[in-house]
Amino acid sequence: MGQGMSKSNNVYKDAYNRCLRLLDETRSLPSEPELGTLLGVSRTTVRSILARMEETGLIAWNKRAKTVLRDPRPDDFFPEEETDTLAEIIERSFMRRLLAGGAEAGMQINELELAREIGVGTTSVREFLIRFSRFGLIEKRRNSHWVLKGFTRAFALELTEIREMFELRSAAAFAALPQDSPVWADLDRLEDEHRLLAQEIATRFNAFSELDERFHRLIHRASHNRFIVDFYDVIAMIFHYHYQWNKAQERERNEVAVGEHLAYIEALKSRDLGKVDAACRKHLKSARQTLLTSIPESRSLQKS
Amino acid sequence: MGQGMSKSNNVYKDAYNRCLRLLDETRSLPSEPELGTLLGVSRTTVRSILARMEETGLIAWNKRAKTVLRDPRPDDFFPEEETDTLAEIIERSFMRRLLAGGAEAGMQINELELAREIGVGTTSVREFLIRFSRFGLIEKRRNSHWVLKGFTRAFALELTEIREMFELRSAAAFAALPQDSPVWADLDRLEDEHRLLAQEIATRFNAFSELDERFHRLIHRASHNRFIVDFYDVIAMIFHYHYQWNKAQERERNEVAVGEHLAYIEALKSRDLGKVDAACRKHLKSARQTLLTSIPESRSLQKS
DNA sequence: AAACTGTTTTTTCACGATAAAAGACATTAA
DNA sequence: TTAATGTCTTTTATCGTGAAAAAACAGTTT
Repeated sequence: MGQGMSKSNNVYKDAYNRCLRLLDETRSLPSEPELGTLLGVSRTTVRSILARMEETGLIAWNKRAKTVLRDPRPDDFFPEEETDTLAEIIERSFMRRLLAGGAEAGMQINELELAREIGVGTTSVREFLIRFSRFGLIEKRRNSHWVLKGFTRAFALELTEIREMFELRSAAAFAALPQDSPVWADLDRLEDEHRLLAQEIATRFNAFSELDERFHRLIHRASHNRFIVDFYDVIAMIFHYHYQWNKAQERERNEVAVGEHLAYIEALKSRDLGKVDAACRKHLKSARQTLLTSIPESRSLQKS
Repeated sequence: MGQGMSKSNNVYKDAYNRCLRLLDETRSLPSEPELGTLLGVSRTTVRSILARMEETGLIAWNKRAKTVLRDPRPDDFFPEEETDTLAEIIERSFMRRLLAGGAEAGMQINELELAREIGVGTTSVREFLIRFSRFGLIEKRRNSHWVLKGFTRAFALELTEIREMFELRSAAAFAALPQDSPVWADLDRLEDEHRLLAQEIATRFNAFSELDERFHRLIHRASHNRFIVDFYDVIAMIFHYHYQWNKAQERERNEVAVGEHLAYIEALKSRDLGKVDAACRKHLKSARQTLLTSIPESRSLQKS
């Protein structure tokens, strides 16, 4: 299956699914260009979607007249796994291998083997590795193989060192933003979400991960520095897999973190640089601790 | 020319040229594996080199007996331009376009067009752009084109902001290194080179660029942080092209910089953190100024 | 037995080709 | 005359392929 296939139509399938949800909500469909903007795809893809919706009897379609004929059913949707980007598929496979033990630092990475194992072309794997290399976990030997540097204690320390430097600076920049900046409204909204989550922490603690990312990205953006903003991708990636992998005391950890975020938000709103610095430091310290304790000892003994 | 070619043998040609120089110096050749390590290539390539040297009458070769028959002549060497990596070729072409005006921020980059213009495959261009994207000058639109963000004043400011943060920290770490660390010897050697250059600045001012990079990399390495060390690639790239492009008052600028470096080295050797901080700040400030003045006004008006 | 040379296998690098998706142009409806 | 639809062209994403280069294996020489 999937062999010899030049390119999967996951963009279409994903947009189709999202379009179904839209249909379910609004009971109508706008013009083709508008729908394209809404779904973030070209009109070419929009027309493929509409064509299929007509075929499956969801809508009647004649030029600009689009009539909804019936509600979308669960089986109208494409399976979730068919909507993933190749890059996502490769990343998942790669990270699974990397975290599922046996991935010792210094080990060499074989493009061809990876490609065969995942069932994709070598080009895609190469491109993935190049993109991934900026995370500092792998390194290329000139016209030869890639080397795994390992998810070690050293890595975590280096990562958090930069993170702390960047976030302290961003937080200070944030606090210095004028009162009429739209970020204060964003912050208020995030504060509400944090309070809500704090109340329902017992059942919704796993919603924290996503909130965490949005909160920190908002702060980093205040730096107005592309290198700082981009660096959050590294942190986000590591934390994304960290959250999936280290489930020990997740509820407690997240509860503490929500509290720290609220104090941090309070400090930002006070616009008192001393308070901001203290709150930021405190939160980052416990975030680092959490990350460090999740690194198995066997992995932390290796040389960088 | 070069059309339909699967892969150029630039590794072989470059190693061949270097091997000729070696032959010229040492008048003899070691064993195949040793030669491989020396040239940084595999034995397969070494054997191709030896085979050609035999063919062109440079050596007699029978198993481990390699006898030098004559001196290498200029026409034995492969032309310089045939020894470049594809990545280097693409980078040069791309940067020429980028710096040779007409490259307005917001402009879109077309992989196919670039590939055709340079005369290479699209894959190589794609891979180059992915690698290049970490420099913060271009950005990808999801399943669409790349966008040029432009070599603007904002870019220079963001770059130098991070550079200053990283280098101040690295310099402090450097000064705190134990007396028996090998870096102090490296620093002494660099100091000597700086003094030498200071004396001959009138004629050798263009040798500064390379010395500058080695000096700053030494300092950054003291951070023991891969993200800081890797970030120097961004700086090095920008300065590399900056030096090629902005020749105004090059001699004066470099003379000042050499002086600042010497003061900076002095401060490091004093191991007085206050002095280190001051000397580092001073140098970085003038480096930033140099970079900023080299950005044409027309480019600095654009929004980031 | 250690280090070399000879030979074979595997991997990386780069290309052209092709389907998916985007984008441009021409036409038509409001 | 603006904004949509219908059609055609270009570009991106991905693969298989083949040469260059690396790496592994086997046999020799010292």
